[in-house]
Amino acid sequence: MIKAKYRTRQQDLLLSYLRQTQGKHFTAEDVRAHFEQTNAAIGTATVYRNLEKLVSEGILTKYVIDEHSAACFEYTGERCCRDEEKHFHLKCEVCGRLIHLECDELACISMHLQKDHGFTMNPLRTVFYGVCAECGKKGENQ
Amino acid sequence: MIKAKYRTRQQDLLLSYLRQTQGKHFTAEDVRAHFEQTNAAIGTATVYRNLEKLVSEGILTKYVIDEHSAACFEYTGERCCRDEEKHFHLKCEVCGRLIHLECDELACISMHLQKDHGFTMNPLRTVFYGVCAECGKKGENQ
DNA sequence: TTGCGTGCAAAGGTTTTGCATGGCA
DNA sequence: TGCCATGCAAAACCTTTGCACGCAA
Repeated sequence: MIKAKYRTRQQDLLLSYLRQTQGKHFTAEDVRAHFEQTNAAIGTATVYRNLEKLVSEGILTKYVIDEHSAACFEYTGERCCRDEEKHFHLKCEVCGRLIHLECDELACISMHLQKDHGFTMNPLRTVFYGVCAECGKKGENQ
Repeated sequence: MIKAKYRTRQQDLLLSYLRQTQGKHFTAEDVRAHFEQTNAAIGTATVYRNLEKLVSEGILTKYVIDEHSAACFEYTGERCCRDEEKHFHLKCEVCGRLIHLECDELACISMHLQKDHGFTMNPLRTVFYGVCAECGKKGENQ
């Protein structure tokens, strides 16, 4: 989109694979490993370079969950604007799950931050940390 | 608190220094460098081990801002519970600043997440990404 | 033919780990 | 004295970079 002088086999493979992952998150290593299994392996550096490019084009979104694990990406390119505003991520500090959440009410947060604090929130990148429902229950029982 | 069989010079030095940082954030390297300047240097591994221990004891809070930079810590041990619930962090994606924010209204987020989604949010660790007021203005002018 | 994109290997930075030593109780 | 905590150096980990080659246009 921004600039892609040459279109390559790897770029096409990546994009068509990433489209299929819609709604799921993945790491650079996940992607690399996927193509290694196929007989169309893509080099590590190429995977990183292309993922980063797609992020800057707005096709992927990148999350940094915690520093002990690799960065997470998610295909968000073809999602419409309204959806973006109510799409959030919750990260459970106990079981480690990254939970997707669609919630209108949470969208008011961005409005509040904008109005009262002049801060334009990026819901795509923001991650709420805490304890998920399941782990919360387990904790009570113990 | 959890377990500290032996109390060492390094532990005391660290804790008394960290108490002074209240309200500011710092990296493991910041801490190590500080003591290197002093004539009471503390080994890198020891700094990391103790910071991690203090995090698990709830005295420090650890933020992962982005994967290209080191993890940030903040001394939050002696803050009272009410304050914790309305203390948030905003990270500007443009200028990179990490902004501290005390806001009652934002606290309702945790309640909403708890009630409607069973998710117990940890405000101390949650970071809102977006564009700060200043960078927002600059962006408009361009 | 031109020069961008790729792939390999090496480097980069942060954090962790193994192991011998030091020091608290 | 017993054994945890420390410190050094090396390793681990994810990611980026240098450079030569391949391939799109």
